[in-house]
Amino acid sequence: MVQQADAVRRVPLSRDRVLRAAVALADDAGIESLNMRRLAQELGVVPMALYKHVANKDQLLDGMVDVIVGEIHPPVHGADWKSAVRQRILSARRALLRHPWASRVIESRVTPTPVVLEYMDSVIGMFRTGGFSVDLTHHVMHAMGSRILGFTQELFGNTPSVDPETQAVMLREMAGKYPYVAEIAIAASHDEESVVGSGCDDQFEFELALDLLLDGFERLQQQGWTSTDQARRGDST
Amino acid sequence: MVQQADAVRRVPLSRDRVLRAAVALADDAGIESLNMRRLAQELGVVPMALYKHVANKDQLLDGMVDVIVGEIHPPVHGADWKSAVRQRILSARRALLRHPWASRVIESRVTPTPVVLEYMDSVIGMFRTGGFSVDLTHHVMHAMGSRILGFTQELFGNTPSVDPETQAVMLREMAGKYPYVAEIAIAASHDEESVVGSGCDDQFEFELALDLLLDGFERLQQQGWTSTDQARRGDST
DNA sequence: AAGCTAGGTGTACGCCGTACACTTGTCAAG
DNA sequence: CTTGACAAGTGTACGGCGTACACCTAGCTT
Repeated sequence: MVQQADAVRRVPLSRDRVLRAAVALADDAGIESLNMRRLAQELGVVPMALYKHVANKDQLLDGMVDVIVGEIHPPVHGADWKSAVRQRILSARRALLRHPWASRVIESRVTPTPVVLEYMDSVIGMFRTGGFSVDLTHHVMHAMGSRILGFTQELFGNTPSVDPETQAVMLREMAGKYPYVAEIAIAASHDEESVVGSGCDDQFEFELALDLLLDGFERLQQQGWTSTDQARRGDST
Repeated sequence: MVQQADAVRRVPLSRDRVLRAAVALADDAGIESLNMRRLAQELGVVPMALYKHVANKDQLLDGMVDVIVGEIHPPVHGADWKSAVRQRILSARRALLRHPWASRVIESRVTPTPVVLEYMDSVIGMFRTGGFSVDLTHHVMHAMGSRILGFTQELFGNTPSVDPETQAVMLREMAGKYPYVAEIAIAASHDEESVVGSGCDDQFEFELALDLLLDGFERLQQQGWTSTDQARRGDST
């Protein structure tokens, strides 16, 4: 009887259930209240039970990020690159707004998960199929940076102490799953030898984005832009 | 004798010495190794001694940010707004590059310190004296966001549960020290009532910055831009 | 000489992530 | 029907963290 009651009440744990509970807890109580003990309690389970489904707290956070990235709408078809990118990014933003803790967590992750990589690949693909060169797309992605995408920030940045051979193997492997990401990674590493390792000249990227914005500001100022010029798109799909 | 030796070896602690030691420790051992015990040990002192000079760890981090912001070069005079802003921001970036932990810490702070506010005010002032309207400057600052300045992100964003009266008093007080910041804050709060509280339409700001960048990318793509087009400014003042 | 005070000390508490050894529930093979 | 292997959940415990709080002490003021 007791066993039956237990059997009824106890939905078995699973990685998925743990992640969803963690997201819900972070949404409700704030990310600072998310700890293994509290999460376990929320699931009616002892803290250490969680470790049968996630390796540690970092992997838990990675999984939570994947849940949020999974909420981003898939790309729309049949639109020009610009509005397709725009819609996708605004969808990503909506996902982040729904979970205010998410951007901070995303920024704190050290390596992108496959889910994140797939999202990246798809956004890069929009530029590529929209007629952008690999080179330009590469720098565009840097210019977007974490601000617009919600994350990314140094994707190929620092993978130090990996011999070129293994790196090449990993790259080839990646090319199957994330062709657009790989394309850019290859271009970047072939790019120039002045930069050590996985060559992205971070300073160059920074200045490019800065100058793009400054030029844009100048244009706005010269044409007497005011914020009431344009109807503020309220819902903006 | 012992007392003398002690007196000789023991440079008395001070808030400043604590902050410098903390910055040095974060530089050397990484921000994740910075904790009160370790920092105290580095200063040859017992952990609790630190609390006579900083209220808690959060204030310690605030102080460390102030040290870093203090490293940013003062504004140059006699240059057009664009290159003045550019130089200032690149100087801020250099400071952040010198202390890789700093951007993460800055982003984690909840309220800007006076030192940070002063930096903000001075950058805003560059746009204003460069002929930018309050309105445009406001949105420009949002567009820059944390990516370019290294921080800022929601300066007037969320000060909930403060009655308008106190808010007005605080604003007037601020206007003395940070006139440009106040100017924008006032404009923003008068702006529209559709937005509750301290009205910055975050969605509008986000889309403005996004569209500025997308338009810039489009222009680059149409004119066949490649990254080798321009000499990469290596040292860049 | 008396006593106040700023600065440094020592102990202790509660919260955190998680290692490790254990029990238990489930199901396949004998 | 028994057995035993394996996956899932438990319990205890440890070390690291921030910091409250009571204490000591050197040096200055009166």
